[in-house]
This record gives sequence, structure tokens and C-alpha cells, in this order.
Amino acid sequence: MPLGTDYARQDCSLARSLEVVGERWTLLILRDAFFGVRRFSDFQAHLDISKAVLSTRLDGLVADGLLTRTSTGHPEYEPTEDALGLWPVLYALGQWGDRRTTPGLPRRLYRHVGCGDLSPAGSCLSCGRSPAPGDIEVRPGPGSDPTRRDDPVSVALREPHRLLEPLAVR
Amino acid sequence: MPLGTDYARQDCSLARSLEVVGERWTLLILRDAFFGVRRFSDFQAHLDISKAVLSTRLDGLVADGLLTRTSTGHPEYEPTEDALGLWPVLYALGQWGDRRTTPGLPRRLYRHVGCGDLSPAGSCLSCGRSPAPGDIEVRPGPGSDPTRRDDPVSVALREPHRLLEPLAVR
DNA sequence: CCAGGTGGTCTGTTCATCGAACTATCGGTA
DNA sequence: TACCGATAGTTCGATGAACAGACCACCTGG
Repeated sequence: MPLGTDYARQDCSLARSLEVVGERWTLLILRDAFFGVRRFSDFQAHLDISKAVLSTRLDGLVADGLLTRTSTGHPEYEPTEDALGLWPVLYALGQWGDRRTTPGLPRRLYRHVGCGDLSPAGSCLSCGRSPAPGDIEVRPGPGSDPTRRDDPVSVALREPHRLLEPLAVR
Repeated sequence: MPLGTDYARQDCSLARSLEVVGERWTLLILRDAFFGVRRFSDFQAHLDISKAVLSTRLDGLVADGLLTRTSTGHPEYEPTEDALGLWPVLYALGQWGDRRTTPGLPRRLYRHVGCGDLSPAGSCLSCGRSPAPGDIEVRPGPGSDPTRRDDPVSVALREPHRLLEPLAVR
């Protein structure tokens, strides 16, 4: 395992997790995968990441079983069941970032499809359950800044969109 | 801000969070702070981290308002209110790591003090609430490996211990 | 079968991390 | 109060990872 990614001497599940998702860019790639990004060039356009690093990260995520890569035609990367278990982590980190940087003005809003909005803890304000990512719809919130980016993925994400559903980019 | 830590062009709360806690070692340092580690040498002994990097990270966390550094006597680092908001993230990541690497054998167990054990989602199995870190007790679970480490912090953590309470290391 | 878009790899430079040696400060003891 | 060990760092050279940009191979539509 390359330097910078392992915490071999730690007897701790957090360390085990960080060996998989703790590298620079990895969680942002997974966030995009939840948002429906599927293709190499779309990840690259949305993240401003070097192709070499993106390639390394995608390969690593496939090797660790968090993404699958389609083998026919142009490759697409899709989150696995295992990756879906990370949704609470991504949601909690996003909420924390919202509270810290722009209190009261979330950059994105999440909704339990056909039910109610999500609380900061990730539970539906209407039914009280914590919906699976596939039952969550994301839309821009009052803290979002539509002038910051103009890549096709950012544009597509200005419309409400159900998580995990492949994004119509073009 | 040094390169490797910023995602300036991302309009995303997750990116803002990762700029603060996304670097190598940072989340493990915060985990230790939740576990009651307070002193430079104890962080270092428990994490096997170079002193230079530990120094840089602690300074950064103080600058970002996640830790306070006592100014009288030997320095101690204590998590701030802002840092406490990260507990759900750390807990969720730990649970995910447990499930992935040793299903059914968690390395640590968490309990709502005076009430019940915590579910994988972080809520108390007895009262249903999600307790604040100060009301949670941690103890080794069936998946822990007591032979892996012998530093004073690891030894102290073999006893049940309430989060945020300074660890009696010596 | 050709052109352009897609999905990479390769390269030189810059930056972060590492281990080890060195320095400064604290606090207890004589 | 003057020492001395423990604590808390800083500095240094070597190694490895990230970056931007050039380059190349493959797929797909015309």
C-alpha cells in the first residue's frame, strides 16, 4: 500500500475506513457518484482534478469494491451497495460544513421523496425515518452560488435530482 | 492555505468540511481528542505520527477553532463546541469500517450512559435519542485486538471510558 | 475510414510526509 | 534557586504523492 494511505498500526475502525476513503478527492468523487455522475470526463470537469489522480482514485475505489466499472462501451462508474453505506457520513459532513461556514443558509437541500424534508441528522421531518439515498432528492439551497461553476455537471445539478439516478449531462 | 488542503472551486459544504478535516491524520487526532487524549506526547504515542506533522495539524485545528490549547503550564488540547458537531461523522465512519472489515465484530462498543447501547445509526436502543458525545461511554468490543498496541493511551482505553473526559494515562 | 470526443498514461516540477537529530520549555527535586 | 529529566516542539535531508500539461489509444458518429 502506498505511503500516505495506511494506518496499519491503528486498531481502529475509523483508521480502516480512512485507508479507503481518507485520501484527497476520494470523498468528493463518491459525493459526485451519489449525485449521479458516471463518466470519467464528468468527474474531471466537475472536480478540477488532474486526470492522473482521478484515474488512480477510480481504480482504487473499484479495487476496494465501492465502485463498479462497466466493461462494455465507454466506461461508467457506479456506486456499489457498500458505498451506499457511506451516505450518512457524507450527509453529516455536509451538514457540519454548512453550519460552520454559512449558518442558516445550506448550499443544498434534501428531501425524502414524496414525504418531507430531511433534518440535519438525516431523518425525514415528516415520517421520522432515515431514508436510503435512492429515496432522497437533492436541490440547490439558499447558500448555493450558481455563479461559481459552469461545467455541465454543475449546470445539471441546478435542477432537483434524485440521488443515484444517472445525471443527464448533455 | 497550503496546497493539498483546499478545494476552492467547489461550491459544496462537503468540500468546505474536507478543507478543515480532510487531511491525513486530522480525523484520527480528533477521534483521540474525543477519547480524552489531551497532550502532545500522548497523541504522538498513540498515533505513530511524526512530530512535525502532529505539530502542524494541532496548530491548524486550533486555528480553525476545533481545538483549544491551554496557555498555562504544559499545553493541553481540548475539543471545542464546534468539534463536538463532528461526532456523528466519526461515529458513522467507524461503524462503516466495522461493518466492512469485521462484520458482527465491532472493535469498540458505545453506550448511552445510564440508558442503553447505541445502534449503528447512533441512537440509543433504549430511549431512542442520539446522545451528545459527553453522554456516551466507549469500551472495547469483540473485534478489538489488545495485542496490537502497548502505548499508555491504548492501555488506558481498555477500560470503559466516558467520551471527552480527560484520559488518566499514567 | 476519418474526425472528434473520451479515457486514459507519461513527465518534470512542486509540495507533503517521513524519521531522526536537535532545541526549547516545564516542573519537580535537592 | 540551580539542576535535570520529561515534555513539546523545530529543523533537516530523503522519499513519495499531487499537479499541470503533453501525449496517445480507443470508441463512436458521419
